[in-house]
Amino acid sequence: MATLETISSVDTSPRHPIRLVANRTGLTVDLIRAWEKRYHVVEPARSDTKRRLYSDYDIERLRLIRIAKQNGRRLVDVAPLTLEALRDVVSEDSRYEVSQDVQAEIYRPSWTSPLESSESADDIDALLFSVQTMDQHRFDQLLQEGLVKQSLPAFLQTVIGPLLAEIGESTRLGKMRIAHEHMATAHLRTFIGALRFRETYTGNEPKIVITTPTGQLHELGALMVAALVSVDGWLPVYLGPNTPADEIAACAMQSGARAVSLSLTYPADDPRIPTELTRLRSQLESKIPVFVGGSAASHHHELINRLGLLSPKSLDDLRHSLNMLRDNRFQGIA
Amino acid sequence: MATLETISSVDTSPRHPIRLVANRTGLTVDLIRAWEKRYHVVEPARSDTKRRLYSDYDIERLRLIRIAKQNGRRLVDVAPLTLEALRDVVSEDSRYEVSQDVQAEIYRPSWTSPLESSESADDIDALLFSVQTMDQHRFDQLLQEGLVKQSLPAFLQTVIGPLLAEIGESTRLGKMRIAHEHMATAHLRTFIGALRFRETYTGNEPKIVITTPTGQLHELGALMVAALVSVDGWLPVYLGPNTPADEIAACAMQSGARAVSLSLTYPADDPRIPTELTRLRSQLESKIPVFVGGSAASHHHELINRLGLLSPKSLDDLRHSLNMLRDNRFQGIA
DNA sequence: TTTATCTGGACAAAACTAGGACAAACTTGC
DNA sequence: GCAAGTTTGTCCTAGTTTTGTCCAGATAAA
Repeated sequence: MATLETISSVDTSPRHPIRLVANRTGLTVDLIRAWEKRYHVVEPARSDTKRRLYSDYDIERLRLIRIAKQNGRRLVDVAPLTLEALRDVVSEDSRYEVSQDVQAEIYRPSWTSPLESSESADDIDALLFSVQTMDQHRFDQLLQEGLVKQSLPAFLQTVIGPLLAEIGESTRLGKMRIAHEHMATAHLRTFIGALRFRETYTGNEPKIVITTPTGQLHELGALMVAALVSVDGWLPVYLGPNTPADEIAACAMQSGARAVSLSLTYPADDPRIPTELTRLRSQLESKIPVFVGGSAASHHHELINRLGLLSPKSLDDLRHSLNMLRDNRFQGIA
Repeated sequence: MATLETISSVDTSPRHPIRLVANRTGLTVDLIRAWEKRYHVVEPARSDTKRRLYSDYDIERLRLIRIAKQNGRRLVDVAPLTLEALRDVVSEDSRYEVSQDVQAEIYRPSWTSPLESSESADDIDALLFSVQTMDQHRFDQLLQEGLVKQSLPAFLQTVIGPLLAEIGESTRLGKMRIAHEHMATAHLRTFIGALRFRETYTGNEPKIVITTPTGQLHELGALMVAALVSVDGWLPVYLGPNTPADEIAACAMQSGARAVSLSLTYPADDPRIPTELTRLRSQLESKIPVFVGGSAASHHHELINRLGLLSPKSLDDLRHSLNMLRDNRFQGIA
């Protein structure tokens, strides 16, 4: 099997510094050292000034160990395993555990009130039913109809947001299949994406860069924001999910954007978030405000304040701030 | 490919003053000199009065070194590298940096001929240019126009496929920014997704489940297939990327699908692929054919044959097989 | 004259290292 | 079901290396 051969022959020459290892594995620098100290998980070579130098082999082991841990394995048990044994363990787990990592999108908007009006609740029930029966056509139809009944912002806030939360919760509890969730997510991606084209384009709109930072793979929150702000006369520069901070900054500069909006959802405690937010703020002109929303934004409350980022309480709050900014009446943070 | 050539064939004639270099690279003047002093990162030519004169080559190297540093590389390690080596390092990092789960979509369709007709090549150039200038509106406009000029299948095969390959390659080589790639991917996701709604729906169409298996996060290939088959009277049950085998099987059963189509692109050698494909085949009724496409399908040639899966050579091949299947003239594998 | 760049060196911030402390989460034994 | 022990992630201190910034005095360009 040619494919497997290429995998197992991993470079063992030491060359990567610890920071890069942290970036690639998603572990923190501290944690990598702690694992080495306690269980000799990896014993990297050293430079002539005692800096650790890791090989590709080491990185791959760490990556697998992290996954094994996420699957519920104990560090003591997996630490001594060879790369091959680790692969076996991980692939066996992933069979049962449904690799909880990147599943479909589970978006719980921080700004959605848990109590929907009963009218919207009916709509949501109907949508959920069409998902469970895999009736795609009905699902799309209900979305279209729902949009006619109320304004786009209201629709996003009272229907789409709660719907996503409900689907996520149902899947987590096993009431709904992952396949259903995937189908719904894919259709919503298409549906919300298409909303942006409804707006007229004059070329004079102020621009706003919208994306999620590195490690955040769920894009529906960001896409909702993109659809929303285009209603108020902004031109979203939408970059999809998982964009490194320097790229966001570079993009904002090149496009001449007036603002940046990020969405944080899952994983809420990704160690890359502080680094990325800090880097973004430092590379961006200070007059460009950065909005941080999504269910995980509250996890980083302190950081957000310290960096002078803005964390709108609701979609309306965000719209209000952007309207002020557009009309040059924006005062920045309080 | 006028736009890209100018960027890729890097000029080595010394002419830029240090200030300009600083502006272009985002480094400070002091830092550029410090790097030269300590690690001979670049050794610019001098004017007759000892002023530093940098070439485009130097600027490009500095830009890449800055990125490499942000990825966690040490200056000592990257300082002596050539431009080409640097590009490799940077692209390798940005590929793995985000742990297993990748940045934007790099899709290289296995079924796209490398030689496009010159007419399509112009279209692709125009599209690439609009990406690099971040002109979203123009990008969307060009996509719409391109679709009018030819049939959807032809458009996907001669324009979208090569465009994606070109964007992926340019980003890998550092000719294009990740932000550009992200923007293009996000817009294409929206554009291709919206294509499916153009078709009429009678409720009698045979269904086909379309997705990517666990670990495959790039969905554009699968989405292209979904758009394509809807032209021929199939109803795609589109599940987005990263669906576990059990879920695919369950979905095929619940929806009563007549076929399943998977797209494999990146990573090509994911160890989960053999497991997932085997499980899928065993859980699915044997009369339901499984098509496996995408650039990474060839990596699993042997496995695909052994399991009795189908690997169409081209998009036309896939369409042909599906037409046969729809009309009950399908013979299975040869 | 004013502004930009040069050299060399000083200094400070950031990142890394080693060792250890601590608390939360999880196990084990009763 | 509770207490004692273990595991594990995070944080702290103090010393070293690496890296970014700043300064002074000199020269060149605008």
